[in-house]
Amino acid sequence: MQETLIKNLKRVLGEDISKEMYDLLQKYSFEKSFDKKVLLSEAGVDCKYQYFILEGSAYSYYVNEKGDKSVLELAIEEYWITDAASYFTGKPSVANIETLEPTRALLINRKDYDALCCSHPLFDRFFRILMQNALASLHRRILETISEDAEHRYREFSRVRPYLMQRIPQYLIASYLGIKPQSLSRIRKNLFQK
Amino acid sequence: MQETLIKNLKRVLGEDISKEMYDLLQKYSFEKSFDKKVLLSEAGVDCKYQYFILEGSAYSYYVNEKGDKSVLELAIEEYWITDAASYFTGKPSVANIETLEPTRALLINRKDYDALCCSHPLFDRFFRILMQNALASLHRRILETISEDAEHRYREFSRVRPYLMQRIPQYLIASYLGIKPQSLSRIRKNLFQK
DNA sequence: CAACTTTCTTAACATAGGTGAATCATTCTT
DNA sequence: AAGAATGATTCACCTATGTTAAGAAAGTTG
Repeated sequence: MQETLIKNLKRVLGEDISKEMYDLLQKYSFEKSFDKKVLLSEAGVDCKYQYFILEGSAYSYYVNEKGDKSVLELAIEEYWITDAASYFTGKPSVANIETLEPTRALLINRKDYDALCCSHPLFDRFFRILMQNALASLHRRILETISEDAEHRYREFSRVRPYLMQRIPQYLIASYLGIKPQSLSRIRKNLFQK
Repeated sequence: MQETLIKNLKRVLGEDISKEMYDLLQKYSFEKSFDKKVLLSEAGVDCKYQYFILEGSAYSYYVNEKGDKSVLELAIEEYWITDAASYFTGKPSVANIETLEPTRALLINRKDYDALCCSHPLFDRFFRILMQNALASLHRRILETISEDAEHRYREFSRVRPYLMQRIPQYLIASYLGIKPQSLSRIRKNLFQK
């Protein structure tokens, strides 16, 4: 099965995992491959899966009433991506999720996720810790968004996520940072001239 | 012990909780009261506790290099508040947490939190679900922050959290929304004139 | 109640970033 | 290789929000 996820599990839990857990994971998840630019989940419908990316990349975005697209999450290998508000609560999703590159991912649907967590207490713990980490990084993102200007946000992003810079088109990074692509272009120009 | 938290636990887990869990909670948490404007946790130091507010209110904020304060979280009764990045990982915190009113809270330190989660699997689940919910609401906040203008954000805030409007000073709400207090004042004026 | 502190409002002015339109560069497709 | 998408840049202009400064209102404390 998936080395990558198992490695992840071990690291997060800080202990080796049993054959039993391995099998349970096997039982409640499955692998699937997608072309690039494939819609994994659509706003309005409920988000059926959470995706653990094994290879490739995907992003989630929201379109508001004015028609502006905003990127919520950018995910590459070893990231989870889903519409949390929909997947965890069962409500219709507000975000779209789309692959950026040909992508291979591990999928877990909500029922199986619940079953998985009920099948062995360490899964509850694993996902709890995962959520805690996600929470902490969202806190940082919010603070940066509300307290720093666009240039600072961009510099920080390229410092902390250089590997994303290579693979994600600039206009999506701009959107993720709450900036228009033209403005990011201007900011980059200033940056280079300094 | 604390009715409020127990009620909360039951609702989140969707089942009754055992005497055993009740006792464990008792064992690993304690209640404490604070005056208003008391610093519960300070940037730079690591954040020792997570606080479940029983009565009163508190907020966390971050001060950047330029000296601007930005509000990260606003918490009243039945909210948890902590510096997640510090509390969950042990790193020094970046945020301050301060009471707004005289406040009574339930405190759990990190070691006890880990022990609590290890003592009964349903605590892992409880906190997992709590984190999932927090995650979903942070997603919405980020989307609103990057895709809507200040007026929209303020209208949405007053629609979704009318009870906070009553109790939290306007300049803190402004900061939470990523707006300067003067701008919020102007926005409110426009809103009333319409 | 008077003195003080904290919060809110107003207004004139400044600016970061948005808008719209055009152009250029790059990479898919056939 | 030609044409079509797609992504990035540039520029002139505009607007929402920030800034600075002052005063008014509300809340707190002796």
